[in-house]
This record gives sequence, C-alpha cells and structure tokens, in this order.
Amino acid sequence: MPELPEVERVRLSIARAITGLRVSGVTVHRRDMVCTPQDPPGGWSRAPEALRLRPKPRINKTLLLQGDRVRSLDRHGKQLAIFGDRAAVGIHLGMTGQLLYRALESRPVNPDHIHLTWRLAHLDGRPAGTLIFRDPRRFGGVWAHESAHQLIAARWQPLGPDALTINPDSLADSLRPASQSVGTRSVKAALLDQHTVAGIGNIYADEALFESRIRPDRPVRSLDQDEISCLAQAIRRILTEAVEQGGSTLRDYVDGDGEAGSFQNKHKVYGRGGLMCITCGRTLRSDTIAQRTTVWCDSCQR
DNA sequence: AGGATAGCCTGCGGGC
DNA sequence: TGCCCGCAGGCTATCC
Repeated sequence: MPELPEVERVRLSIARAITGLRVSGVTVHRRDMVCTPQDPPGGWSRAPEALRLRPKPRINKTLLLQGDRVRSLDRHGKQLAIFGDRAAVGIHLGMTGQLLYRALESRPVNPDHIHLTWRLAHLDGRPAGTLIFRDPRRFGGVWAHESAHQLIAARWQPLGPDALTINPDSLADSLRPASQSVGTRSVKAALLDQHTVAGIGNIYADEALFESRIRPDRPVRSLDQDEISCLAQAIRRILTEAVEQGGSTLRDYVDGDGEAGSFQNKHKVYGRGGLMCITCGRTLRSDTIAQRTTVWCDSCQR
C-alpha cells in the first residue's frame, strides 16, 4: 500500500487539481466502502456478518462534500482528508487504493473496483473533471464527516505524530514506555504501529532501520538516546527523499495523475533478502518480524 | 494492558 | 495454457 511518501504525492497531485472547485455530484458505487458516523466504526467490511448483510442506511451526500467548494487536502500519516466548506471526507488507501483525478475528456480510469466518484465543476458551473476512488483489494475506505473538526477528532487524534515531522525528542516521547510492560516489543513493530508514529509501513520501516544501523528485532526499551536520535533522523531523511522521488511503485501505486514513483530503485534492504548488502557485501537476512517480512543486514545493523 | 494473532480481499508470479 | 499456491505496501477486533 501507499505509505506516507506515496500518500503525500497523491495529496499534492489531487490538491493541485481540485482545490477551489465545487463538488457538483457524488456517486457511491459500493456503499460498504463508505463510512459515516452512524456506521460501524471499523467500517462495514469488519462489521459482524449479520450487520453487513442488512441493507445499509442511505448516505446523506452533503457529508460526501456534495455542494461544497474544496478548501484543502490534508494528510496525517497515511490518512488523507478533503476539507470542504462544511463537510470533510477522510480517505484511506489501504494496500491497493487509488485516488485519481481526470479532467474532462482525458483518458479513462480502469473501471474495475471503482467505489466512489465525485464530479467537480468550476465556480461558474462549467464541469471540470472527475475524482475517483478505486481499491481492488478493498482494504481502504472513505469516511464521511460533518466537519473538519469531527474528522480530526475521530480519525487523526488517535494517531501518533506524523512521521515527516518526527525529531529525536518526539520519537523518544512516542516510544517511551508508559509502564513496565511497555517497550518489550520490537522497534520494527513500534514503527509500524500508527498510534506510535503515523505514516511508516513495511518498506520505510526496513529502510530507516538499515540507515540507522539498528536491528529490527531490538526491543524498544533497549534503544539508547543516540540510537533513537539516529533513527528519527533516518526516518525524516528517507521519507523526504522518497517524496521527492515520487514514492515507491512496486506494483500498481500511482499518484493522482497516474504517475508512478521511482524510489523503489533506491531501496537498500526492502525486497532484497538474500542479495548483497550495499554497504558490506554480505548476504541480507530476511525473516518475519512483527508478522511482516523484514530484511536487514546482520553485520551492519546492531 | 500491551502485544501477538487471524482475517479481511484481489491479483500476480512461480512452479508444476 | 491453466491451475494451485504463496505472497503482497495495512488495519481491526480478538484473544492471551
């Protein structure tokens, strides 16, 4: 899935296209991909089956920005939000989600797995284009809120600090044990936990740990202040460079204009298990840590 | 209460 | 060519 750099590229490309336009219409193609405050909090796909099979309440399209002018697109971690005059829509891309903008009469989007379509118009009423949310694997979703305030309270407040803003102090704060039993989990698990730091996924966790020469299986509480500082700087450096490179395209990630990224060519460990370490030439290890395939160098990382 | 697990989905590549 | 298997960028409820 898109991690922070990819979501940021989507944000930038879509913001450029739709800020200031008016939402003239909304079509929901799959009701269970949209969540309102009245719906089950985890989304319909995770609701109990009895609830899932029942007919769903109709969505008030005002909550999906109908009639609103687009004020801004914002991001916290991997979460995206479109803020209108009144309503606010949260978008999560999951693993295979895409948010695509097509100006009128530009090449069409693959029609499979399109769940939501917004029609956009200029302020004088002339049609401008279409914003499309599609997600083949349906791990993502759209959350409709009455206001920016409500969206932020419900969806962003529980998250840790955005990984692009992390610094040695804030990372130490996020990782600091709140009780005796905290800190036993691996640093890799902590980085993947969006409630600890928001925006890092499997790719950038492995890359940041390699860059800071820390083994992914180290318990959080074994890290000293210098290591945490180093890790914080590595996270910022890697994410910033990845944004500049358009993100990592492994299979199907593209930004809002359909452009792929190139940071996958700069990966030093992710996807390179069994290959040579770029620094020392030894074979990179690959194993499951925190339930995810994890690649690291036994000799460079301590 | 923190931390590890299963499960949600589709699609792709590799092996036979 | 086609089938089956394993695997994939995330997150949540659930259990221990």
